[in-house]
Amino acid sequence: MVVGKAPSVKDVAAAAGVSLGTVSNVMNRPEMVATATRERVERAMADLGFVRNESARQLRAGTSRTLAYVMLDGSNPFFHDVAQGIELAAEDAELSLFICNSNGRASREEMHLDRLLQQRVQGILITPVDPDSAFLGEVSRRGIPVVVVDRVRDSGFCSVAVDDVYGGRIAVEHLIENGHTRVAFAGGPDTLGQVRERLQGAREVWADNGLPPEDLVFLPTDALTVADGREAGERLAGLPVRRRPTAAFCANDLVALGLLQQAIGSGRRVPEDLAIVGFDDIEFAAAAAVPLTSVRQPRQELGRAAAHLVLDEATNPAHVHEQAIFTPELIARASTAVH
Amino acid sequence: MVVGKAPSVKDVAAAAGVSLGTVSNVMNRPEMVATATRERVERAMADLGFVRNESARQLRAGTSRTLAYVMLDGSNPFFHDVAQGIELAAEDAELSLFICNSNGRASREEMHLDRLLQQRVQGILITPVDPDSAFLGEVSRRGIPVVVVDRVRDSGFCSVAVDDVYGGRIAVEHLIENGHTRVAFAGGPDTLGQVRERLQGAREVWADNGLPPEDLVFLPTDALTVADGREAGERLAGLPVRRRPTAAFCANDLVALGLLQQAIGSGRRVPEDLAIVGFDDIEFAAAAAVPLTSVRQPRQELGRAAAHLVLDEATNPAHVHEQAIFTPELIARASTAVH
DNA sequence: TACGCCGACTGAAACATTTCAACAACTACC
DNA sequence: GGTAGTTGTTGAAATGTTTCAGTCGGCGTA
Repeated sequence: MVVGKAPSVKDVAAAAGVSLGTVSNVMNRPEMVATATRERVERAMADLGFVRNESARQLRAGTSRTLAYVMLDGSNPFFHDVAQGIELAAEDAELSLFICNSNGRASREEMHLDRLLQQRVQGILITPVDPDSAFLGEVSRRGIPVVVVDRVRDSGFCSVAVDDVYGGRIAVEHLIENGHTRVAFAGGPDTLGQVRERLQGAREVWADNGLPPEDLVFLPTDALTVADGREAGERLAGLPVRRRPTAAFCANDLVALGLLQQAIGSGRRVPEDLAIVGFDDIEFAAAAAVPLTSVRQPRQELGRAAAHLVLDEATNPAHVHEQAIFTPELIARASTAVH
Repeated sequence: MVVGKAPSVKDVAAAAGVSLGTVSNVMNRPEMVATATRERVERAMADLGFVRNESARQLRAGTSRTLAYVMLDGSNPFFHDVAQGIELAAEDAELSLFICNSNGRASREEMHLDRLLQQRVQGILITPVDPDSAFLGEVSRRGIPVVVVDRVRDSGFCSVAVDDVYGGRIAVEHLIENGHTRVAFAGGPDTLGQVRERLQGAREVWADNGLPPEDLVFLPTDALTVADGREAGERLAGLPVRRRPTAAFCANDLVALGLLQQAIGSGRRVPEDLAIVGFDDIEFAAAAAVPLTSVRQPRQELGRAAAHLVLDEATNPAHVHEQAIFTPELIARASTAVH
């Protein structure tokens, strides 16, 4: 209650007339201490306003009660939803969560990892800039559990992701079923595995349906933002009518929203003139002026599963690395409705 | 490189053939140690893969190198933008950042605060559920710097906010200038200071222009989400035409986006049939199908300023509490364009 | 009465770091 | 050649918690 210095176990012990060890027992094995004593100690703690010092606990324990999530793009709500799933799982395990943001830059990612190593976090969840980065392997080799989120890695650590190839397939299949025979794929950069695989799925199902490859138009973007989507929309609009796709599949919802905005802003109707499918199914997809058809990832579930894996690796000596793959689901909305 | 146990200063000292103190000096006052020794120590650190143990540092120092931000609503991008501003400032000060989410619930807020107390964070930034909560005052009285973000508090701690009353004024003034004489205000609950003050500003300017109070229609919502906005839109549409507002000012952009979606989805044109103004100017406001006019808050700047205040309180003994107030700015876009 | 046992509590060690007074080895100066 | 000053290094103390081997007194049993 007073400012001074924070009271320690020692102060509590003195105030309650017991030893250090007893105070510690009250906190950690209350059943081992006599009721009268326990109550005395508890009152002393309340009177002094005692708050456990987590650093001291950690030092003694050798590891902190903290997880960390390093996300790829803080401006994409998708990652915040994943983070929320992680947080819920962390909370159940009475762990705190550091949320970091690499913003797609390897240097920032490395800086964060370095700091997390110093913090001796129990485990690191990460959507990496590059899942093959040497630094990440180094972290894992140090004995810190690492789980890669939203990317599949065949070795080294656990991972949790959605089947992006399949996601690409169902998106484009939906468009084909709706009668489209010229479709654009908007997304980039292709250094991002997510982009590569979603495109791959699109191409596979395109070929499976015997459609000519040149009618699946690749519209590369610099990144996966709304602005990039708008810009891709302009390029799309600039194509000669005979070659212009009647539908677009976007590598994520931000790009799709940009495309949608550009289309509507320039007087085209969605879905009549241009059907649009996004990916991720963030909340804003459903909230768009023309609600967006999207490939839903179980966002919170991804986070939850990742947290469980990292905890298993941290606590279970028999842990074996696991690649959890979820199956995405097409959520059809107005942006691809057949007119 | 090997798994084993993490090497400590002691191991480095042994490997380099110096004492503990010297290793510590290499890290903390490199200028005090001879070049040859320093290089020897540095090589030993690299060879062993030494990583400082932050808990031990913290224990010794008595305080951690960490800030925390407890946000009100993780599903609103506004708060993530604020958080990003905080993170940038924290990074400059070589501090880590805990990001927590109370989700509008006092119990979760309290749980997070308790945990942060245990972590001995250097300072807490918070957009509180209730700025007058006793618990928050208790934290501050413990000597931990607290800065309230996005709410003005006249006493107890520093705060950083935008002038919400003024924001309400310019929003509605803009609508009046555009010729609207019946306007709705959508938002709630009115336990939120933000909502109360934005509405107050709206009413003030409405009265200043000699318009009858009953023509400023209050559409209360349960919360500030897209779904609430949609629902408010339905109520709006249900009003008899003679009394139906031709414009709506929403307490935040999420509500505005919901309203926009409902309007367009039910065939009304924006802004011709209904003009809409939001608040916050999140990225999705500009990205909406009809780009949204909004009252811009300097989101990152709020975070930055708050971080600077908390750091000042933490380090400067002559610190005095300060209420930083930014002036919001109207960003006019298509959703209120005069037709 | 002697013995062992049990429950409740104690005291010290250990965790990894930082800091600081003390010390050693030089250099420079008279 | 002694003294003062400088530079570089050492060793121990201190931080707050947890754990664990002990201690102590009381109780039941033989």
